[in-house]
Amino acid sequence: MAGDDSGKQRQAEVPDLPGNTKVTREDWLHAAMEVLISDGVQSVKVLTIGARLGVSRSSFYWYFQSRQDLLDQLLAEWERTNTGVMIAHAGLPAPTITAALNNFFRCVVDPKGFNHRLDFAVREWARRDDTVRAALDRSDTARQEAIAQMFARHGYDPAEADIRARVLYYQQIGYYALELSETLEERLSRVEGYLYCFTGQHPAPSEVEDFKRIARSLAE
Amino acid sequence: MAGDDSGKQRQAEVPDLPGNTKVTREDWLHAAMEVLISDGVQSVKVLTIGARLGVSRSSFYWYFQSRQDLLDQLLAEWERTNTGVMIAHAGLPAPTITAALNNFFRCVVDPKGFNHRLDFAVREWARRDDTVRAALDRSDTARQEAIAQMFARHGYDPAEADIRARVLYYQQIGYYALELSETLEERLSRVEGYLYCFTGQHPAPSEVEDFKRIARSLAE
DNA sequence: CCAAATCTAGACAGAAATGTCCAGAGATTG
DNA sequence: CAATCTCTGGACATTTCTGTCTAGATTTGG
Repeated sequence: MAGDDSGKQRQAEVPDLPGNTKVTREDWLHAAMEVLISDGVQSVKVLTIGARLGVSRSSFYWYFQSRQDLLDQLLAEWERTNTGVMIAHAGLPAPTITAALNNFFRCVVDPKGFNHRLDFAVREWARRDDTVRAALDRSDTARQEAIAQMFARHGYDPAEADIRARVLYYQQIGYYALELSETLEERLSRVEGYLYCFTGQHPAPSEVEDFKRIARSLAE
Repeated sequence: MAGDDSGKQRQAEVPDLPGNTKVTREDWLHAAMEVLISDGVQSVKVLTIGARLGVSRSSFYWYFQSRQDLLDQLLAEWERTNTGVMIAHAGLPAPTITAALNNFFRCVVDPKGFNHRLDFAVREWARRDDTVRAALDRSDTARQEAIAQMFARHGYDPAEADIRARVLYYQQIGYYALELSETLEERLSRVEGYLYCFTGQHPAPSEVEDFKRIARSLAE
């Protein structure tokens, strides 16, 4: 077969590994996370990832007890990052609800913020694994409550804050569920309308411009 | 092994099959659809479905050319039903936008209407298959446009109708993406708030009650 | 009642995974 | 420089699928 020495970039990048080491535990984790994101749990296979790293499966079983052991690590990593980022952004101080929404949107637009592809890989995984399902439910509740508190801080009564949090959070998740191939500018052209629907108030033109500027800079 | 004659209900239900027939092509399709919905494409396996039907794989290869042949049929079935139902409901005549939304919501609440679990099985599938991806994009666009026209018919200008259609459609998809274990009554308790957020207008109390009544009757 | 058409079972071959075992390669350390 | 510790390769055994082929079972039709 071809592809015998096609995946060994890693070794060249980090040549100062001790002993007979070719790849580290982190290399396995990192490669597995990439596969989880792009192809789903069912494609996270020791054989495949080993081939991608240019190393035999024995290496994997040195670092991990089993495939399940690896999957547990991936779930923990998702819980630590994705949910944390979103809750932090919902809690940022802001003078108006529109400014608060701008803060929130920053984490979903920023490629280094909320990773929506990972989030959907985990949602798919949850459909087949009760442990993952429970972790996901905890995260969804926590995220939604953080958003509801954001609305409440800006004068919405608790019931309306709850509804608006649901409309906003579900809508964001739905937006990514569709995996539209929209450009950033297409998306930004609708920002003013979205802000109006989400808050029930017309945003100040300067706030809309602020948001567009920040979004463009985050996308680099 | 156990489970040798555990999956033969079908034969008892329809004992008037011709020849040596134990299961029909429709049995295979139906069983495959159930697996697609509950476990995803990657679990649609000839071996597994055959075992569930209590029949050998040879039967499958009599009715279908290959596994891919079966998958093509499942996709066509999804396209025919799910998208059709939603567009039909968005187009129903109504005196007010709130009544129109009630019509729309009927198809997503009705267990015999829009099948959200199937929709997500197809979305997951689309991440790994370009043909499915293209079919899904067509459906998403068509559904969203049908909803935008619904808003436009009730006096919203085209730009706002487009935004409100996106907020509504993405939100519904997002709601199902979360797979909440909400009761119908919990969900209905928020209907008034949702209607206000989606339309920007406070719904008439009688319209809210109409909706709750219909939803409860659809759920049986 | 015999032949034909329709469907099914079981055997085979082969691909792709997981997990185990053991020999051995290569730095590191005494 | 030899022993040791860390990591890797390759061989095995096993499981779970797909797809093919052939013999045979069962009703239907002449």
